[in-house]
Amino acid sequence: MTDVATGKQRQRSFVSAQQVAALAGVSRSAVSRTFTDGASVSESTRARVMEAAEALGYHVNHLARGLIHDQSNIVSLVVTDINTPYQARMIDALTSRLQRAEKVAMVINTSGQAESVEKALRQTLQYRADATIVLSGQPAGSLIQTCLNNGQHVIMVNRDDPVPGPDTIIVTNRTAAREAFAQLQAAGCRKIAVVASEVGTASVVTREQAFVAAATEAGVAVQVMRYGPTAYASGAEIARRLLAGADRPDGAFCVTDLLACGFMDTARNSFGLSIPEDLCVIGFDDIEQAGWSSFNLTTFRQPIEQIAERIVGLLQGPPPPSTRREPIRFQAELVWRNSVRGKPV
Amino acid sequence: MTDVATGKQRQRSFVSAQQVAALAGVSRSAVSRTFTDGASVSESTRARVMEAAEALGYHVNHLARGLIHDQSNIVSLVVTDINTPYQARMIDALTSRLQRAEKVAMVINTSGQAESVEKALRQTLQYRADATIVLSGQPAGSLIQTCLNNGQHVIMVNRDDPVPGPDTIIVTNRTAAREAFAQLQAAGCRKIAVVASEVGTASVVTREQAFVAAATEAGVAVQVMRYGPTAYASGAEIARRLLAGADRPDGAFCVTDLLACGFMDTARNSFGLSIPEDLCVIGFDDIEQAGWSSFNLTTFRQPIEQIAERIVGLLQGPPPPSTRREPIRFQAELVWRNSVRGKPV
DNA sequence: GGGAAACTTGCACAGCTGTGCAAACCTGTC
DNA sequence: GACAGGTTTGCACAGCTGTGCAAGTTTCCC
Repeated sequence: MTDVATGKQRQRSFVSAQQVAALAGVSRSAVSRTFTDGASVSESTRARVMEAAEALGYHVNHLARGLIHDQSNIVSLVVTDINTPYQARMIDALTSRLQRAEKVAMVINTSGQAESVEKALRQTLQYRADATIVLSGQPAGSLIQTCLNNGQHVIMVNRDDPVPGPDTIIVTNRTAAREAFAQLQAAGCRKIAVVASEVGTASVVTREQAFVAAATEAGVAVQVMRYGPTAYASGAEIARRLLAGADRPDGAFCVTDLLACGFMDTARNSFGLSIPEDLCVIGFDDIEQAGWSSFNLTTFRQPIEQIAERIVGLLQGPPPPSTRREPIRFQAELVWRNSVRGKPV
Repeated sequence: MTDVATGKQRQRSFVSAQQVAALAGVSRSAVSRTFTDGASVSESTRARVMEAAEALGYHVNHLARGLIHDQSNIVSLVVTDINTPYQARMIDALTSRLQRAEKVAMVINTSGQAESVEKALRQTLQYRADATIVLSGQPAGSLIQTCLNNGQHVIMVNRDDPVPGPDTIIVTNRTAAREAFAQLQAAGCRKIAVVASEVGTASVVTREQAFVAAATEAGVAVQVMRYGPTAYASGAEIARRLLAGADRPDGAFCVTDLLACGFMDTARNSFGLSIPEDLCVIGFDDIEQAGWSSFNLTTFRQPIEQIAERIVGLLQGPPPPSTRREPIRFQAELVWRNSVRGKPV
């Protein structure tokens, strides 16, 4: 393969504007202007440049472009448990919208050991990402601060660190959890349990606490059981422990749909219970599986599409000042299916 | 905030090596060498540099670094249907391993309209990604060719375009599908159906065809039904159509676990069938839900972790020559659960 | 035809880094 | 103290782009 412009033997590698310019017989500036919106190029040279670019397979080097503007158009997504239905949907929604906004998503997986999280987050800075979207509970506040200091736009989802600077998006976990209690009580549940995990993710903890608070206010005692990670297997294990006892609960609030799935499956398959007749269950998140006919889980829907829309919207403007801002709230909507007796109140 | 080095008012923005050098009282080269493996710096200046870097919050600019070396350390993942359990697991496995290998993953979501796919793939090139990993059936071969021409390392997973150049990874769909037939036959199924989608993804098509071929060889007629996308709802719809007839099938090979879940749920909940007594089901992929006790689905496990390991391994070396290479094969292992009568043969 | 106005184009610099090269420095030996 | 050999350091250039500025070109109007 020979380089058309220089005549030298060309390694398979990226084409530069220089080479396009040489082939088109114009200056490099003309090439640059052809690919810059709003720059002044005559129609004829633009055409020549485009033809040459096409022929050589030229693509503007965004690394160099990012060097000049203070904008890389890279947005980094800091995520744990990507293989979880909720997170996967979030990533799907975000990446497709980011693309539509001419940005590109860099995924930082914080599932590994904490030390690697720090290294990964550093990558965000090293690639001069314009923004960091934190979907994970992991990275410490101090690391977030570093991002802010470097002028990054930081958006945190479902975390409630009281740091000034980042935009914060939260779903009304508290309200929803209280509503969950009201529904279970209306369904006539006498003995209510809260199914939670041992992982102290902000939203999960909030849901548990708010539910317990609502129960306490109503003068009802509830049994809280936490176990393992926030996953199907944990819900199953909790069911095994909770339902084996003499006075088993007849209502359960699972802080996550995944926990609910494990809980329901075990309740039915290992204990022969019918849902909702013997046991009412409410979950949270409205993951796809909640709608499957074997679960038919009553749950709270997180408006993921709207959240993603809003996040990408926030990214359009210039990064905001580093003052404390009110969190942006989204309502979690009750999705009534068939895992609770009766009708919603 | 005032810049320690220059004394000027500093916009919140990224720190450059120049500023670190000024603060540390050394040349910029010294800073560069401090952050370059194997470069020659005395212990004392390294310490001074590190201190200054720490104070200012310096991070090497990978955009500029990538400009010099022909290496950005960016790997782009081209993916459809991220919110699907199989893809989500793949992304999880890949991103965490890429991070460990000091690379970073850029996710290109090709779920949108085809036109956006092309634009998205162009991003891969514009950011000078070292490699492109294609997990999606979407992008046309010609686009892939462009990546190759630019010297990118392209790795395709579960596609069988006969293009020379890319590394190809395939799971032994054919073998597994034949084994599926053998198992259903051994379980005594008389009337066997294939549950598939209308989306012509390579692996899905291969599984269907190989199964049918095996049946034909054995002189058994099977009924193939394709419907909609490769999702739960499609499996459910196919069950509704297939099981309503007079002579309903008593065995089904679902080309995907998701289809299988929908199929099973509908078979049980809408038609009152018992699995495996009335109906044997085999799936493919071994997604998490296949192991849930309400499904207990016999299926074929794709060795995702090993595949990811291998992919990242391929990325370590220099990009290979653009000759046709033999695809790298992985065995899909039968996972026997309880959706087929009897024992595996 | 002439001149003003608008447009186009090339030059040269900036943005941030890595690195070859030569100069400067240090260490140790005679 | 001189010198050889090794280590460290700074200079200057390269890599690819965007853009202000001035020069060149076209357009248009009188």
